[in-house]
Amino acid sequence: MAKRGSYAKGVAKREEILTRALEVVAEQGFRSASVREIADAVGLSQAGLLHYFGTKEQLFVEILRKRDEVDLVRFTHDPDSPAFIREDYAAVIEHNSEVPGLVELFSRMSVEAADPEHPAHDYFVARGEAVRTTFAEALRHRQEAGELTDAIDAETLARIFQAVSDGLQVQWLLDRDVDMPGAVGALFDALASPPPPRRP
Amino acid sequence: MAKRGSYAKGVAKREEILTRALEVVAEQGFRSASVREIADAVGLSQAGLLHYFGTKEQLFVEILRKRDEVDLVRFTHDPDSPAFIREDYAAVIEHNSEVPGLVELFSRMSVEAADPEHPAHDYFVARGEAVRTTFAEALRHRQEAGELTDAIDAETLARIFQAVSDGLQVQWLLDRDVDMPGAVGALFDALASPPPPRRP
DNA sequence: GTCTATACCTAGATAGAC
DNA sequence: GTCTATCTAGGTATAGAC
Repeated sequence: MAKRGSYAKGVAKREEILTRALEVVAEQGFRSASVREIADAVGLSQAGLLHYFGTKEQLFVEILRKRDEVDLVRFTHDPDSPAFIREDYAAVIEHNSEVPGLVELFSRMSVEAADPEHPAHDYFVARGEAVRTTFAEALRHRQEAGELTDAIDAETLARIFQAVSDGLQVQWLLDRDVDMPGAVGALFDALASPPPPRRP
Repeated sequence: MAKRGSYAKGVAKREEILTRALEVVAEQGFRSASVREIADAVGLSQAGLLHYFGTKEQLFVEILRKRDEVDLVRFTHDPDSPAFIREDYAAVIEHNSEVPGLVELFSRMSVEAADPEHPAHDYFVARGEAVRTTFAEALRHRQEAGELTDAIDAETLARIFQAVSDGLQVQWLLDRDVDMPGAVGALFDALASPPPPRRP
């Protein structure tokens, strides 16, 4: 029997809102990032929307979480395959250029969340760690296979790749002609060889 | 004879305000980035400050310009020397970790300025181009000297280094333990060798 | 040139009807 | 659960006195 005040329904509605919000932000950007605009877009009043998410920041973090969730199943294949880091990563970056609003939301919030008191702070810290861990592992495999320089440790390299992709996003927001996948691919290639003998 | 309404004085005062604002933001951060806070800090009323700068955005762009100006004379040595890119760049990054407020201001505004209508848009576009041009030239010299891989062209590499430093700043804002100069140095080292022979 | 005071706006949060 | 209406806060910009 359904619970009193059945709140499975509330959860489902939340998910529905998030999915819709994700589409809207992706397509139309998020302009001034007001709750009201998201509310209009998902077909609710501002108060109606806040009923589900409490505060503005919580709403936006949830949108980013939902994005991660969707991207994860969409883009993650076998982390052990050689294609994982090179191709899947490129695919994510390529995909990002189709969702400028999400890139903007992400970039903006990641700076605002610098303050430890910010409601999104923990999200960004945890996400960063997760990303770097996954990356480092995949990179280490490539190093062990001799396909990637070991002149630099996998953890640092993971951090660098994270920085490159975040930094390129900012450049790209400023100028949509910036070729994000091209730049990342080029870096990857440049690092793809083992270090040379001291003197050939 | 001094001009009527002598405005050399106004310019001097502007400079004075900017210099002071730079110090204040560098040291104390810029919290919520309101005009009032800067005004308090430089010892003017909010209205008094806007008398000099017109709008909030203009004020903030001017602060960033002033920062560039100061850093330029402070950190730029001979662009032809081998130390230029490796050491001077590291010095700038090292210095940045002593001025968190400026890093935050810069990072935040660079995202907000994505909109072509934003008053700081042109500043960021021009600055990015200038940075990359300077970098690319220095990197090309290193390549020609055989000290840096030429598996990747200098322009792309310049873009990547820009992305790395912007991206690391965001990571560092989130977690002050991040070693920015260390990561950049490691990347530089990893790229420091020419590509190896096909099979040793 | 600088201040005080205030107008005005935007936006998030809340109360209460339905 | 959702809306309308309203409250409140905070911030920029401006008017006008000194």
